Amino acid sequence: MTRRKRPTMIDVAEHAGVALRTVSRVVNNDPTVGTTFANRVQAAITALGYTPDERARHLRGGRSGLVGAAVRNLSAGHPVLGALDVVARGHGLTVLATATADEEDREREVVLSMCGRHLDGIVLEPVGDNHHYLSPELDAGTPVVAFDRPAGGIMVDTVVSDNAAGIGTAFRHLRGHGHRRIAYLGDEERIFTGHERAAAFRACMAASGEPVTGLVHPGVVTPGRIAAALDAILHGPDPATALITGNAATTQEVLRHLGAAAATLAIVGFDDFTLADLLRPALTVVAQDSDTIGRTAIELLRQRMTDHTRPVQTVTVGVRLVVRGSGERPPAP
Amino acid sequence: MTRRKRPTMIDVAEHAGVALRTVSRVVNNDPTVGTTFANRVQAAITALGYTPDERARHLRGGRSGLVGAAVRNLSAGHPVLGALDVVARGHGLTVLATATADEEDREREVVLSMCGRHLDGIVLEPVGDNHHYLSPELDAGTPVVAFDRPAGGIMVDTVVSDNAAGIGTAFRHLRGHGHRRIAYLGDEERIFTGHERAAAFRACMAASGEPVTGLVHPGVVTPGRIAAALDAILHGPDPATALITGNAATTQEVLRHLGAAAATLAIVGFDDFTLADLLRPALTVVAQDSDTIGRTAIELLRQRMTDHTRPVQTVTVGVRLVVRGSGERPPAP
DNA sequence: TTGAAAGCGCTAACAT
DNA sequence: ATGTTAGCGCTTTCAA
Repeated sequence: MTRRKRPTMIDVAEHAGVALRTVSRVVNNDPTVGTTFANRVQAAITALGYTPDERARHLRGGRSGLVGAAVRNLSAGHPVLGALDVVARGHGLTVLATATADEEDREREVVLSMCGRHLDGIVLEPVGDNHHYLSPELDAGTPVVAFDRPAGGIMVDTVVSDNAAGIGTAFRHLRGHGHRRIAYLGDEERIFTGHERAAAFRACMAASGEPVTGLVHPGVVTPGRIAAALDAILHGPDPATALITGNAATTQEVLRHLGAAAATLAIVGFDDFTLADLLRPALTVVAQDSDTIGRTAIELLRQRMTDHTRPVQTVTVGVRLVVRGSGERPPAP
Repeated sequence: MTRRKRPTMIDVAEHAGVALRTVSRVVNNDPTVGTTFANRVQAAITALGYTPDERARHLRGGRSGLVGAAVRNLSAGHPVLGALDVVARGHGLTVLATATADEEDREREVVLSMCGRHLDGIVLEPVGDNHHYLSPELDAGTPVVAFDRPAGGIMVDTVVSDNAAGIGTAFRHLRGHGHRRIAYLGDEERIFTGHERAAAFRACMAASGEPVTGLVHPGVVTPGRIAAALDAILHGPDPATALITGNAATTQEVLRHLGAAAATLAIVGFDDFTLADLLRPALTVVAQDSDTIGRTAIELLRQRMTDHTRPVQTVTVGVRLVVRGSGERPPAP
């Protein structure tokens, strides 16, 4: 089969025996086109299998109806991305998602590529803390919203979870069940959420008058590091009786490593995940409100599309404790 | 802050005091540009914060380096999408993913939008069985690859899992552990994989000489339907002692509904999922090879980019049984 | 209501 | 090694 040249608007115009402008009108549903011509053009369009070139279409200006989403990962579940998509669709927008793979360079690359393609807006789950490369785009009026963590060095609308409140809730929950030696095991502190959660934990401990020595373990989420931290937490001179984990990956790795021993420790995880309810014991978690985060991000984006001069705002979305069993165990005697 | 007009190549050329063509050369890393001019242009680019307009850039032809992926869902985990992204990146391609929400109209809309934007290729997880709308694009040479299920009415390269072999393996595994009354609970048969798996199950039963009456339960994956099917399977006159579930969602819903009673039934699930190993008992599954599926899809796409005349091919990717405990239980006496 | 012509920002022949 | 000049496929003034 030989490759047929893609028909252009000119081909359609010739086929229909009308001017280029008329085809353009028909494609854009311009009501000022006579029925006769409109039909003739439509026939030509279907006959040739014409589809408009969206690149050229928007070269002159106008909305593309596309929103870019640069997120860390496409492989694991991403509830916020799902919410973004649903809400955006409700506004006639389509979300194009791409992965930053947690690499700053990659983020820059994909985000600039999106900007270059002149999407109507960009939702970003920022990696790193330097987003100066976006300044020219922001000046040019590209709407950008950051979520989960703030972007660095630029002023953009932002949606984050209330990490401190979440840690506080988890902490008080465990204290309420009699725990005094509570440990924290989470992400690296160079990551925004990792830092916020670890810092909030330290603040809780300080406020309750407990020493934190040997109880705060931020770091990379690798089996080795988690295993070492757990060993320090559980087999030290004054073992912890309860554990707060800083994200879903950490929680899962902890459970995997602990196996049956997980039943001897009270655990509250930050971040809910599918099947947390099917584990035994079922996992008590601090759940982020992904739907609200996604909806808010799209709302901020749309507001900025409408009004470039709006003051930049940061929205903090509440979290909630989901009690399922793992966090209600009293300290071992 | 007032909105600054986005600088164009012409602005850069004027600022640097060179011709437009020279700027174009610098942007495209053309080695035939003198160092002096190259530096002058680079300075102008950073000074103005210029970023090229990708739409115009590729209007003339050439690759955009973008691959569109239209998948059912962006919210749940999607290992194939992850694999697509990683492999594509290895070839200098960026994956833009968008959700079809399992709606045929939506699929058509997003796929045509991608075609209109002239991406280098499209990877599609087809919804429905009529994809004639893609014919003009295929004629025009847009590379398209379907995965997980075939596209309907068009000839495109396709990657699917070996569903029949997977069901066969699960079936023989359970038979090997002494089960005779084995039930199947899966997706609707109007869905390709739902049909393939149910049909393979029926074939296994027939080959082993067992009657299938009351044991095959395809249908929508809703809590109500699953509960009713389980009731029929477990509380009928001749209850099943083992169960094959047709996809991850069904498996999870079954476990959720059965609760502790899940421990009295041998279960093999089609599709692996995160945490299947952390459940008690851990879940024995037929795992699809997402990495190979993703890699093959990108390979087929790249081959077609190179040669439009290649004969269309369908690649069937093998599955493997992951033994974890839930499928090795003997039948209750 | 329809058409002719001028761009949109860029790349690619074709000079120089 | 650098500049000139046509377009790419479309939208958009501006005429008719």
